Amino acid sequence: MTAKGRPRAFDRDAALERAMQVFWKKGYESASMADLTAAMEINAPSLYAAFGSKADLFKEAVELYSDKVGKRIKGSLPNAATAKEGIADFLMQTAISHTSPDQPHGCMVVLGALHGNDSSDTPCSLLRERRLDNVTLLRARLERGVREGEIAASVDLQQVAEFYVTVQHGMSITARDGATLEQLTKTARAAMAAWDGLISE
Amino acid sequence: MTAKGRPRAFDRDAALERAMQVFWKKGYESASMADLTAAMEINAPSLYAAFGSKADLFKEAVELYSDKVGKRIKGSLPNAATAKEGIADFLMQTAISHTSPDQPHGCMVVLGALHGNDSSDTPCSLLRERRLDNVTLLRARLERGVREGEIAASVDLQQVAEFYVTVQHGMSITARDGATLEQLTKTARAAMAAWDGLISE
DNA sequence: TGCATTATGTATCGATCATTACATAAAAGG
DNA sequence: CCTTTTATGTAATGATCGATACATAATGCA
Repeated sequence: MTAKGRPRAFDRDAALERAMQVFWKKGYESASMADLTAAMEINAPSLYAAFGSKADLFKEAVELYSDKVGKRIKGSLPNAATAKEGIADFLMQTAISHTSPDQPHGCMVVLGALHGNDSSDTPCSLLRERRLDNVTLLRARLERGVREGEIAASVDLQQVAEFYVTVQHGMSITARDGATLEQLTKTARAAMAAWDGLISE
Repeated sequence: MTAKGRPRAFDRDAALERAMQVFWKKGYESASMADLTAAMEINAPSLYAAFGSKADLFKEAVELYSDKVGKRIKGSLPNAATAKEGIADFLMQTAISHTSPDQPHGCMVVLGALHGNDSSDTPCSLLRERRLDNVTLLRARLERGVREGEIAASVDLQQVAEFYVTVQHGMSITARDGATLEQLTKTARAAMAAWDGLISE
């Protein structure tokens, strides 16, 4: 079944990619409709017809970001042989992504919308939930480490997960402030220096 | 010499304090003039006459924040007997401040203006410089630790300073996401677990 | 060839943004 | 008293915000 009416004259995926870049660089609130339509090379009515609203577009942009950028970072966790190696690579991939020269520095999920109101279904709460999901993701990898004998059952896994996610959050700010890959790599390694102390409790 | 014209009908310091609270909670861009004048209980012309502009008011609010909130945190560094204790208290005071129930969670300098343009003399660059100053501050305390024999001269002090500042940055995000004092305290202790590994290089 | 449907471009909507004109009010100095 | 100076409240400025009305263009289907 083909479309009934006049066909869309632009590539929806490419336009969404452009929009993600704008939101990533400027954040939800600072990214104006004028910024978005200019980058997407479409007019406002086309944007609304294809994506619904600015907030809806942002939601799709965040999903694209998770699929495209976040997946490489989060993939470190299940792929590594140990939880320690997984988290080390998790931070290392974060350092690489956050200083990539062809991308805005820092994480879109961390920096994208910090000051929206606290109601649900806002860009702010959407990102907050994504960040909290990351804690759960790290914790799950740590739990696997416990099951596989790498980590003692007495260790406070929530604390460890929150620590490393907090480091990752901080890397977004530091990256925006101009840190290089070398600097963030050292920070990632510094965080891993705490590992032995954290799992020997 | 007293004032010549009609005296100001409001307390400038109290109004600035209110403005700081608004900027702290909402950030520079999300804090509208309507928000500010409502909280300060003055009209826009009074605000402009007393503070110049929204950006100037923000600058003064940041200075007030540094003097009032930041001073307690940064004071940890020179007061402690060792660099290790100083940084540990630095993170601990950060955890306390960032979860204080009568304050917005997280740091105004970290969260206050992330997405302004990169030109100079903007709220965004103003805060970035403040954050970079914090790295210098930690590094200076570490250098003192070297002079006093606490830390070997071969240690990469810049790396250590950047790591702990990055953790502090992350604590602002985590605090905004709802972390408790207990959680942030654990994160601060976790960061200190890396200390021995960092200064034995 | 019409008809229904969807997309596009232009032009604009009311709301809100930071900022300010303007008339008035309250003080000091003459 | 009068003048000068500064502050205040009201109301408005042009600019920009996100979102749309509307006429037109391009498709599938009858």
